Amino acid sequence: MTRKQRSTPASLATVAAAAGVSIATVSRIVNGETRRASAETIARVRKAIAVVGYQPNHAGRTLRRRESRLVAMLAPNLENPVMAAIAASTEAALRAAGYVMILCDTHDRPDLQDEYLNAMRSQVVRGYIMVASVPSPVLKDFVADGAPIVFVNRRPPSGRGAFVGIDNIKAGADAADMLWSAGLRRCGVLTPAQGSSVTRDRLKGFCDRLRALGTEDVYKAEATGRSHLEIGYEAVQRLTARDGWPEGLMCVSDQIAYGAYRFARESDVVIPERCMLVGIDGNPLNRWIAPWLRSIEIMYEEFGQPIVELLDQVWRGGGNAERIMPHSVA
Amino acid sequence: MTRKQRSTPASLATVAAAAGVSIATVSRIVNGETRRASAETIARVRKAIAVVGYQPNHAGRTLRRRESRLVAMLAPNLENPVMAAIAASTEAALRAAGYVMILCDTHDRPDLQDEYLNAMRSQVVRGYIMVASVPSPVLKDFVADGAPIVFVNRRPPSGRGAFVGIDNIKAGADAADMLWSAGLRRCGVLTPAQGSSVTRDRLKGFCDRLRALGTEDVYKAEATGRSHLEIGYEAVQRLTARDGWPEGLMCVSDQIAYGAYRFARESDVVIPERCMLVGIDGNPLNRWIAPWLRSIEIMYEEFGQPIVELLDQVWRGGGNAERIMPHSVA
DNA sequence: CTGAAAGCGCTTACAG
DNA sequence: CTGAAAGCGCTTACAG
Repeated sequence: MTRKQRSTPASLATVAAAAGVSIATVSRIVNGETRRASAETIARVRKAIAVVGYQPNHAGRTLRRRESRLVAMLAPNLENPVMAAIAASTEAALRAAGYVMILCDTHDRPDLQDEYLNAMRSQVVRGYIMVASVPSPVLKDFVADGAPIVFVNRRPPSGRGAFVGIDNIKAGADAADMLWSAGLRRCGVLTPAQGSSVTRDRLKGFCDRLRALGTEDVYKAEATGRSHLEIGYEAVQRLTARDGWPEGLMCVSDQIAYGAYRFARESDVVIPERCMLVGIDGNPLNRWIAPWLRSIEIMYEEFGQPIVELLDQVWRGGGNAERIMPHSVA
Repeated sequence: MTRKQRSTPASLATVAAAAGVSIATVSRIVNGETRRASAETIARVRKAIAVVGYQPNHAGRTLRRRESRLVAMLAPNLENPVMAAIAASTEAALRAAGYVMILCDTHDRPDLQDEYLNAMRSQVVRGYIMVASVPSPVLKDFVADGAPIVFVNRRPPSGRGAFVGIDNIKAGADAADMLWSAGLRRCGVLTPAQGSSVTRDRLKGFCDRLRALGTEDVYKAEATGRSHLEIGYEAVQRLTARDGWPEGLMCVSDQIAYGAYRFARESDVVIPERCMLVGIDGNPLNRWIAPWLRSIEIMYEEFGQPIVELLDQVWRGGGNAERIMPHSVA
């Protein structure tokens, strides 16, 4: 079991020499082509593989097969717990299917997203997972060229393409129901100013439902900021300065709710007694340190499996399927 | 600007044909070997590159150069905010240096860690970043073979190797000072049962300092659990059942503090009035939703830079440097 | 200043 | 049942 990684890793040639066969034979056995090969040869090759510590070199394999086992995930802001949960579950699912994940943090910037897309193409990645992508020129080209992409959370800019996400309109409506069924009538909603389709749908679902239930006015405020935390803080400040504190407040993400909570605390407004906060995401941390927050729970830990399934489907040529994941009221 | 990604990406040969030169010439220009080449040729090749939309194929380059631009990060539990922060900053630093990060979630398991190490070697990665690694057979082999590794947070099992982390003994001592200077004398500490060297150092620093200050007894409790959250919850339960609530409690991670907080809340014990909690990590979320927690703050967002610097140093042959990162009292 | 040629490690028809 | 040979895309001494 001698291995000399630093000097030169064992190649097919090394194994072939050790076993006294051709590299073609070793290659076949490494790849499970065992049906036509004598048991004796197979045993000898297997032994040689163990002795020299052979591991296939993926650069050679990729070059020859013209396809790698690499899959790129492009996501904005890895520090957001939502992204971390999606990344973790996808990584596990990819690994189980024999793939390796490259993680790229786009910071929600089209230019960085494009830089990464080009870099990933250079790496000959086999597929792309775009989490909350932004529209960008290279992405558009990739889609047009039929590159294997699965979109997560935000739908493809083009409208067509594989997609995994939740029913955001329904999530918004469910949040409205939570507030309404708690007897609260003066309600508001906090959103980012540069709202994506996700934000828009949640907002629409929320407002439509509240109106259907008989509310005349839904108080709205939005803000820009480096993070949803800051957006929540600023938006609630703006809203309360204008309309006073409502009885209930829907935040289109848990992070926005955290921001609103901080402002409430600094204003000596007691949450949830004075104002009930409802978020969307269902961060697992909530039950530990944010018991005051009710939230629409999304099982991001379970996104990995369907993402990989759709990717597989895309590879097979069926490019437009989608998986609408369930959400629940926590 | 025609591109036909799906059919066949442009290769050096494509460009060479378009420019009417040899692939060797194109290769040189792509790699910035411009000193010996006529301006006219360079311009023609550059134009051809743009026209056919050429991007170098890294499989070919890796095979030939026998080294890739891929760097593997192996970390336990990507959902832990500490890991997310380290991963995010490292990814950015690697990207800036022209590398691509592969992220592997080892779940703190030696067998998975080994599986990943082997898989990464197959990918011909250029370096390994082991965040909170566990001892394992393959890791041992890698170290023995002189593989380019940077260890983060937990020191290399062998003792030798590049390392980025904080002074955990001092962090523990600083936590002791926080409690002591707040006038608290009955103090305890919560740790995971299967403590790593990180835990041991923080514990030691804490206890030694408290004793030096004149405390007779430091109350200790540990617990096993799937996460630090659960460990905190169970450990504080155990400690208080045995010794009652202390005035101050050091938790060797913020997550453990969160767990302790939940138990306190369920027991109607008011934090921090009845018992002051001090954590270690300084999760940015604290100031938003856990203002009751004081913490030793570690700038994980700044680990990326020194990690990449050390990796570079390792590549150059200097394998034993270390960077002790600062921490502060928040 | 530029090109022909070898070779990195692998796979796969093809021939035997 | 097994091997010789071509070729994936790239780099780099070497020759001119």
